[in-house]
Amino acid sequence: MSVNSLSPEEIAEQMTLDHMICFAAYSASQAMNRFYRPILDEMGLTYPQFIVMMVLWEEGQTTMKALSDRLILESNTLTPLVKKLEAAGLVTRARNRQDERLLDIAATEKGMALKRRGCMAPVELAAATGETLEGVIELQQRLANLRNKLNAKAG
Amino acid sequence: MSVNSLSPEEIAEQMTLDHMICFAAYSASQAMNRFYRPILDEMGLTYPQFIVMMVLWEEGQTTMKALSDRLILESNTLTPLVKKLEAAGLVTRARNRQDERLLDIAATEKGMALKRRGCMAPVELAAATGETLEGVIELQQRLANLRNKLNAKAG
DNA sequence: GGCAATTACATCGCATGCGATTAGATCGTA
DNA sequence: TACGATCTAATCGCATGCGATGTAATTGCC
Repeated sequence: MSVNSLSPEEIAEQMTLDHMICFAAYSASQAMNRFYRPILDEMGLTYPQFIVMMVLWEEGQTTMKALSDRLILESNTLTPLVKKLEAAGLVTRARNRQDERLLDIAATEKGMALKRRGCMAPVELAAATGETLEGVIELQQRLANLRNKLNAKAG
Repeated sequence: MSVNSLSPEEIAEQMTLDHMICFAAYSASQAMNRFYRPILDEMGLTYPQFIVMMVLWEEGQTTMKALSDRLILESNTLTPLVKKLEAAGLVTRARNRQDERLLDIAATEKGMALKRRGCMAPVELAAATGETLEGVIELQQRLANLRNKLNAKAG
């Protein structure tokens, strides 16, 4: 029987953990995080620190505000995280001269030096899944699309 | 040009945050968590507590070991979490009589009473994405498949 | 120009995740 | 049957996420 012929209540009645997209995303995200850990440990990065560096490897320089928008993380998460990157000598933090509310974040040479190794990690993950790169890309796009729709509702 | 014609190094060179399946899963998971929060707040649950309750709504009773396997979470995460559910009167914790190493977890009546509301949440999320239920189900299955392959590698 | 509203970042508190370690129960095997 | 290996929970420490709140800079509107 097609799920379309069921009411929301009937669907809810049959809902189990293994049918939930939220748990699939949650557990897949954690599985990928575990896959990365040995690689990121070598670089002295955690996963959230890694995605901050990804933005900086791409942009060279940014602001807390732009980081916050891009990573969909608030300052209460990013501030201590970026301070740790600064303490590790991977980024610099400085107030923007035009608008003192903004905090400029830039990768140091030491930070940029990690780019080559870091950018290989997602490629290795894709290979480890045994899927074609096209398949992974399609999955990535559909997930991003779903996320954007949810964030549009909330934001 | 097809990505198949590129070497891993060439792919890594072009890698950006928006092409990474890990960030798509990470940010989508967080977006779903945010979607659930108002609903779960009403029930006094956090998301990890919610998925523990999902297992109990399905099984009625389980053990820490089985919960750990099912949710792919270690005891260092589950122990304090389940203790909070116990303190809230939603579950009971007791040593297994046959094997004292195991801890039996069972939903109380109060815990089971939340099932109807809780099981609607994933249905509401699917509706909010604007996708067909079939589309969401397919996405869920592909994510779970990817996760399982990664976890199989890790052991 | 003056001042309330808005914006950007920071701080605090609580709840995960997880590596490392410990304690107690059970298993396997000589 | 003794006893080391294994298994299951629990504890500790550190790093996120995020709601609530605070503070300083900027904007907007009269």
